[in-house]
Amino acid sequence: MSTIARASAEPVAKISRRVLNRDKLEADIAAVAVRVFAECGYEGTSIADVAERAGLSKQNLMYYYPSKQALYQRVLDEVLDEWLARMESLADATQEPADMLRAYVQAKLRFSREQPWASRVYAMEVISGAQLYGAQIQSRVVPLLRKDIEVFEQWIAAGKVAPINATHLLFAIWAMTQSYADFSTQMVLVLNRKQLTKKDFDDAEKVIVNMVLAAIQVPQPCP
Amino acid sequence: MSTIARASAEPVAKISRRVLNRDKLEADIAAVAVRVFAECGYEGTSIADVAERAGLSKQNLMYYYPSKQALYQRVLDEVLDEWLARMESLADATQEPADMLRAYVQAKLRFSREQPWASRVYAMEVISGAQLYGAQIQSRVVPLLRKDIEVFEQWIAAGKVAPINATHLLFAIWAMTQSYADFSTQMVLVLNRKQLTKKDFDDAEKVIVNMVLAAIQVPQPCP
DNA sequence: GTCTATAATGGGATAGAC
DNA sequence: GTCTATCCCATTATAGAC
Repeated sequence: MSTIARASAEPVAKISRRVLNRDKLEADIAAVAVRVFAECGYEGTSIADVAERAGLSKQNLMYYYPSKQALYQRVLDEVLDEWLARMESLADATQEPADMLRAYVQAKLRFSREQPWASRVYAMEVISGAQLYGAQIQSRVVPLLRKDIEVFEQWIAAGKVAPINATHLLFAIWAMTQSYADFSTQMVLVLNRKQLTKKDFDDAEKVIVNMVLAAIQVPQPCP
Repeated sequence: MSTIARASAEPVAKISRRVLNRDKLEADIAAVAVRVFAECGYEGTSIADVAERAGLSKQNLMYYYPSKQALYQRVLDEVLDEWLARMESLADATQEPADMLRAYVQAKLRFSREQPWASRVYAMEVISGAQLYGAQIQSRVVPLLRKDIEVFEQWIAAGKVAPINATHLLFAIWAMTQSYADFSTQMVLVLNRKQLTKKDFDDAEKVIVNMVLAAIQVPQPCP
């Protein structure tokens, strides 16, 4: 009887605690995995390697993620969540275009600085054809990008910015900002540093914002 | 005696013909391999897959390339040769900055359009830390990039262009132009096409050149 | 130079004890 | 949930006949 009483005494608390632990452990594993996937690519990553770096056995990792693909999907999901969270900037069209674009560039650069591995995993997936994640990109990324483009085109229609190709301008912004995560290895070699500094990102921000704002200026009428 | 005479009769011609064939075959294999490496990554690429697409057996391929790494190195070498050939643009400082920068952007965009796989293989190598090719990048790419930066800084010193950070401006140009190869998968989804068209690249060129020239404050001709 | 055969390795995944 | 043991398969690479 006492055993039964014990068993039913705090099951909810136990389960929820266990669930919490599991969630935390899964998150920890994913946090390790994103770095390994970024460094080694999908095929180049072995789950044994991820497990070792996360401090558990390969078989134990596979208890939490039944397959390598499942782990990769989880990593990409988290990457995409983080990425999309920072791209909502253009969505509300109350502020001035210049301010919003500046904030947009800043947000994307901050993502490159704070989550370089996330950016790299996403980049490699896209570069190699998004064979595994194309559908998710189609359903979650593309609509947001289209929305940003639409906002920009409304600014053009309202005469707030110069009439340039909004789609390609946004392609340019994404490319410039992402490259500070994806190609930092090369930048570091050119700049002769160990790694990119805060100042490098500040310099980058100035140049990129300068380019974007210069491009959207309504041209002076020709004499 | 006659056998010896036969053996030394036309060895040079035979050898050179054989060498030519071998060179062509090796080049063909490398041309196939660059696409597979771009799609699958280094680890994701099997030499059996490359061999099949090149129309020979796996073992036969390994007669020409003794190891997978050797094939990969060869591919990266060719990629780099092609890439560097198009980046000399800024080297001679005779023309006007605006004209040279326009030509520079055009050349890089053309590379993205004509050799997307080369660009992607290089990108993936850099993104994953250039663990295999870092030394080559250091010795062959970085000096050229530094030279371009130097040319730009001379323009600034001569008052020909606005005083902006030349290094980051060139980072921006490389990022924008390369992205039309590396991230074309995503662009295609946004643009709702099967693949990027010549017009897309023309539009890209206009926007990028516009941004760069606006940033360096070179007055643009009135229409 | 091209083939068959085969080593040798590594990694993903499963089974079952505890 | 964690461990040991194991299976199975793909892949790189080599050996040797022709």
